[in-house]
Amino acid sequence: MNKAEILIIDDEAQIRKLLQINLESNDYKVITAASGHEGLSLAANHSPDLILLDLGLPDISGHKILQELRQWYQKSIIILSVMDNESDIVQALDNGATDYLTKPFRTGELLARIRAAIRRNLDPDQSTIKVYGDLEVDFGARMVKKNQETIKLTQTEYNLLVLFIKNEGKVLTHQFILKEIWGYSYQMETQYLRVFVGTLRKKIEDSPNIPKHIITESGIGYRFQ
Amino acid sequence: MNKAEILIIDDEAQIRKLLQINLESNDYKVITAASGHEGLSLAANHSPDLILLDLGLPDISGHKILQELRQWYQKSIIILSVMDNESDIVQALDNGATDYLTKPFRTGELLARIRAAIRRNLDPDQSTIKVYGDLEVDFGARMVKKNQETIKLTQTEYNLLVLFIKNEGKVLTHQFILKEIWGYSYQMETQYLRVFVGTLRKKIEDSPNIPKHIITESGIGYRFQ
DNA sequence: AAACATCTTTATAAAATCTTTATAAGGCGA
DNA sequence: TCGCCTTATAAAGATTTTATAAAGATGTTT
Repeated sequence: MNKAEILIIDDEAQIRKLLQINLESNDYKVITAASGHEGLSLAANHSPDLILLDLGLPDISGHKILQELRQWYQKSIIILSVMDNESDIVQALDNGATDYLTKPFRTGELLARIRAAIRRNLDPDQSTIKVYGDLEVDFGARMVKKNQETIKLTQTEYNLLVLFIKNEGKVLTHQFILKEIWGYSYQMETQYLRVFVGTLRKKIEDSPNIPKHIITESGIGYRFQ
Repeated sequence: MNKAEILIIDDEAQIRKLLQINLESNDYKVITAASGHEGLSLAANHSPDLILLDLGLPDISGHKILQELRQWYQKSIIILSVMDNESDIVQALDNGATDYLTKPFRTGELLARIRAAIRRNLDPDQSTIKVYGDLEVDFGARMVKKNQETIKLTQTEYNLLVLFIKNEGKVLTHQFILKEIWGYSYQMETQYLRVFVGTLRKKIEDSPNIPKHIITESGIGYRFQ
């Protein structure tokens, strides 16, 4: 089995070095970034198995980076944060962070959490293919086909579709969907959702105005079937 | 299984005796009270599975007793009332009575209602799916099926159905339903309720004009079964 | 910088739902 | 049977919710 690759995004050289040594001696492959921009770029190019993200970066706020990453990055992101910053942590978790650690942290705990987070990556969902009539979704390859033809979905559209599929048959409220896809603070932005459901329908439905898959539950939300 | 214990609170010795004989021959354990005070005391000491309460007691008004009991007593209370006292019945139901019977009553009906009321006791129900013959309600998914087919309910219709199910077998007054679904200030809008019961029946009943589930209790309200 | 893709807002049309009114139908006692 | 009261049903009007297009904003790629 290949080594798992971990990306560290932290501006303090000392911590980067410490983490790198520890992780490499535990048989992980490590790449490091000293700034938010560099981190985003490395993440995009390497698509690592896990990202360790420091919230207090000089160039871009850690929250912003997290949001950017979560537009397309499905795997685990562990947040590193200074002690005493509970609201930061809550916000980060709401934005899709997998876990968090407060500095200073013990190495053993870090390693345990990393193992758990990487294990979670291999979720069965991620490697299966699901078929709904004319629709076929390959989670592993992040590909969607309709009538055998590959269709192109943007990140948000794909995330939305995955959320629907994970909750097949269930009525999802607007607020729940918004919270899951855009994060806690977007719960009121129902119009976003309408727009994206619209574009998604155009791509996956035969007749977007008579949808078979994404059903509107007026006053409540949507249901996938 | 243990015998269910029933407390009868009624000042007429004749009725007490009649009820006691009937109930005991149907395998219930019976205790009786001839006055309101005695009834409250016995209820507190025995915590019976069901209480039959006559509204016309000499020492304390039946309504007062009902209120006292409902401060701590969670199980079923069936009201016994003389005919021709509709407003009494409505008031009692609004105060938390489970059901009512007008005197004189037929024994078969009494026994049926007692069975239903005791069944309700053991049904605080946490399960997410409920089935009533051809009707199936999945609270988790917020979905209703009739003969295996998903049917679409509007918010208000669904809320109404959930309220009925939560109070299965119990007569709900118009005012109670209106207060629960539309809020306190809508208690007079009985016509709303008629319209929505109408649409709900059309969706969940086989023959909306001969309803099996939502039963009209004329002058009082509705009952779900 | 220009071209492109995507996300976010705004505007407006269309659909669904709720509320209100009108009228029919049923039950019950006089 | 008639009149009265309650309930049921239909349908018009009002309001809310949803769908869709399109313009503006942002960021990325070439």
